Amino acid sequence: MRRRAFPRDPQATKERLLSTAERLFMEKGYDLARVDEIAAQAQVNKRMIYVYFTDKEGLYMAILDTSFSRMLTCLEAVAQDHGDPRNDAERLIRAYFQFLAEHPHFVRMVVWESLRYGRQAGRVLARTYRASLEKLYAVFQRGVDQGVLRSDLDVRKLAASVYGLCLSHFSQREFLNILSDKDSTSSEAREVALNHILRLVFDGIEKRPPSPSPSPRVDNASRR
Amino acid sequence: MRRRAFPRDPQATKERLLSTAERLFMEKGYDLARVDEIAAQAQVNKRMIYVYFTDKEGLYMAILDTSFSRMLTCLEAVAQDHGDPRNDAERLIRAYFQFLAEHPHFVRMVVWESLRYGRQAGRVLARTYRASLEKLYAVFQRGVDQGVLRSDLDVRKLAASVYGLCLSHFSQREFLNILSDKDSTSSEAREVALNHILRLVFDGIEKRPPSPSPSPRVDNASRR
Amino acid sequence: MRRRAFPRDPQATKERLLSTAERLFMEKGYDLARVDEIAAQAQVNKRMIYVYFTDKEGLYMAILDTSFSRMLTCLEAVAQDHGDPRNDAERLIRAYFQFLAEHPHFVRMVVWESLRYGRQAGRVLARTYRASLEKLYAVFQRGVDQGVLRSDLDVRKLAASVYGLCLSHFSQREFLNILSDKDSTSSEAREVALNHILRLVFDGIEKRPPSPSPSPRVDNASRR
Amino acid sequence: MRRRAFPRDPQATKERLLSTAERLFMEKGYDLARVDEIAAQAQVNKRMIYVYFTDKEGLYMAILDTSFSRMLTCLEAVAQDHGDPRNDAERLIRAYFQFLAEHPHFVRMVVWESLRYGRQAGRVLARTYRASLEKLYAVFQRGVDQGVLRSDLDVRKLAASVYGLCLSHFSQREFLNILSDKDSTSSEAREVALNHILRLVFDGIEKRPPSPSPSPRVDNASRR
DNA sequence: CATGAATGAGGCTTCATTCAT
DNA sequence: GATGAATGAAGCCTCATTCAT
Repeated sequence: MRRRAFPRDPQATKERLLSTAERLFMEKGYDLARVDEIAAQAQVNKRMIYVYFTDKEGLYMAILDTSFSRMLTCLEAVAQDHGDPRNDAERLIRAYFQFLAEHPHFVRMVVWESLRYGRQAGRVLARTYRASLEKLYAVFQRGVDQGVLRSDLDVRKLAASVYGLCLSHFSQREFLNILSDKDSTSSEAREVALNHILRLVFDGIEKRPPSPSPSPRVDNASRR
Repeated sequence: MRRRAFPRDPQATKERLLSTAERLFMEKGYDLARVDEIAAQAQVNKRMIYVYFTDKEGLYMAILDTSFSRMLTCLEAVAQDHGDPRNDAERLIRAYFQFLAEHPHFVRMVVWESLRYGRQAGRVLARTYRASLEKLYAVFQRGVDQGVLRSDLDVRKLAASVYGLCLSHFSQREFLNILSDKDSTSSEAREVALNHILRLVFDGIEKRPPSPSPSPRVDNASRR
Repeated sequence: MRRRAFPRDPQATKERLLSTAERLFMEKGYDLARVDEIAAQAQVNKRMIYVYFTDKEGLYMAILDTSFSRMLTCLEAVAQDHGDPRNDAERLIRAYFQFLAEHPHFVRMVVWESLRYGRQAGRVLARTYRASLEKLYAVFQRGVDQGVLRSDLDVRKLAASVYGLCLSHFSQREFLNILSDKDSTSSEAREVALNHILRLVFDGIEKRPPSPSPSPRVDNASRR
Repeated sequence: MRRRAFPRDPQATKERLLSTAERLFMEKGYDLARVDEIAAQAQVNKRMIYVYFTDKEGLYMAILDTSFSRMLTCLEAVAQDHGDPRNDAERLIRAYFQFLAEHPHFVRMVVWESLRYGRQAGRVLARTYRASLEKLYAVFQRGVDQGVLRSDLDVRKLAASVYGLCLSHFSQREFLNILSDKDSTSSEAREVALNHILRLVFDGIEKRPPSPSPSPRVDNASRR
């Protein structure tokens, strides 16, 4: 006759389930995460999962939903027009990189979902977040429209490239570590990597004047 | 009393197992691929898997091994010095992109493995292919050494970026399709995407002649 | 904070539970009927079932009780002596057939219970309704006693036969439909069926005048 | 490390499963029969049920199939034309009654299935046994055609009545016992019951010579 | 009187692997 | 070398019932 570990509080129960499930789903993937383990670690009776979320998939979908929501809320907040498209774009990329750095579960979620062909994430995204995404594209588009970015730039392709560059920095980290013998987890290493990416991206996409003269951007090398 | 589907031929049996297993492992992932299904589709008795490969993991490792081997053999072939480092680098990137396009199983394998923290792939890679990878870095390094690529370029970071850009183009395809409503499977679309990537990369990494006019990006110095 | 769907009214609550439970118990059987579903459909809190009926079985027994009661009340009403035993008997059979036609739940209840060896129905029947049943037998017995029905007739066997003939017409309907490709649900079809049964029964049990011509059925006596 | 209880013999394993499953399915019904219990009592590993029969339902269907097959084989054997339609019909009814007496599992199966609206039995019957059934009807039809049975007789309705009379004698036995305080299990009691049924049936369906004397059944005209 | 959160036992099914031939 | 029958652990889900308010 075990005592109840927590007082009756459906909201708290739900949240314990959600956070535990997020951890385990993102760690092991949908199929390998165990309902029993989620319930046990959340210290919630297994049955409640079915009461609150219908089934394993319902719990998973709830997590996908809040995951995307968190990310897009975060990005929308910095996707506004501050007058300087160049800086706006950089701010957006930095924010995305930063978000991934701080939310490794999100990174893994995206990758798991990509392997399942976005079967479940697709439903959530298409249903709810299409509009948000457009706002992100707009940031780059303003740069093109205002002549700051290359006029022949395809902003969707650019978004895809930035998406892939940042994502793979985190998702492929262990792999890249194997290749480079270095650990990229420290925040300094991370800042270096971000600057590498920004340099790569901007020096590629910025519209440059035909440069006959020696560029002063030499000292950009000193940007950390 | 059914007849044997195939005559006794250990080598052929092994290869049927390997190719079937590759397909199923890469499609469903290590854990969701079923030993029964592999044996059935390969038309091989299940027991043979244990005879030839010890267990499920042994079969998987064998596939990882040949997968990496195939890729590196392919890249090493184009990683030679043809005299023009710029072109050599482009050729290498093109070859990698091309390889991924032609080997979707490989793409998925890399992504599956990254989610398992390279636990198994790491062993294979570190053991056998470290040397090969060095040859690939060398291509970029020659560009730097000969003054064709930016002198401040970290070729390992560059390799990581190219790796991520190309890989995510394929691995995140379904996801990106959801976002962009377009299908990027056609070979034309693929060529466009590759050119987008190459332009991004080279216009970022090529050393440009010093520009005489004061760059408008002076205040970029204020970027943090 | 949802409002109560119904005002506090124990009697009404009880009756909603009973009628809902009857429907579900008889449709799905005792074991497959779900306490949750009963409560939900009755719009009653699950807990109330335990308050009013102790447990699932208590609710079930309550329903058995009212089911039998309804039937016997109905039959007793027509089981009286109207002076013509032949017609009294027919009236009783018609009433039984009619009752079954109008109470499909009752039909299923009897069949479910027979499969459980009358474990629960037996208790209810033996306890309360033995007396009522005797009144029904009496109807046939009057026919025998007054020389209208065969003197060698065992009225209990007759009752069993009538019981089985009528019951199986309804309980085996779907099965018989499969066999005969016809639907027997219409009220015309039902009347035809009833007349078929009555003809079968009466032309079998009525005492006939000694037929002057030698009956060919004499040697039926040799039937073992 | 328990030793195998039986030598490797797939056929025997299958049959142990089938006979055990028949017993438990018919005793408890499809839904309440437990796969674990079937496997345990058959001393077969649970997994084999899925190997041989796909799933619980597959096992059940296999049993339905053999059950019907057994019965129809038995009846077809006696459903032949021996020259005397009256005796042929009686022989058929006796055989059916006898079969039910000897196969209580079959009786319960039919009743379980009728409660499930013949959902599964219907599939088996319609698929395989329609033709057999026609042969049984033919027995009665010969009686009608040769003027031995009432010319206005609907042989399908007759079959239904006989089916119900015999079946309910067994299926409702416990119920009828409650009502009559007697046990009808002994073979003598069974013979008496069968004769009761035969008498009921034949004295109702046999075509009788027009009785010249004023029939007391005149007022039967009032039967509608 | 009424609510709804919580429980633990148990049901069907699936899997990688080994045994006996 | 090759076969396919057999195994036991474990996964997801469901149920009647009780607890705390």
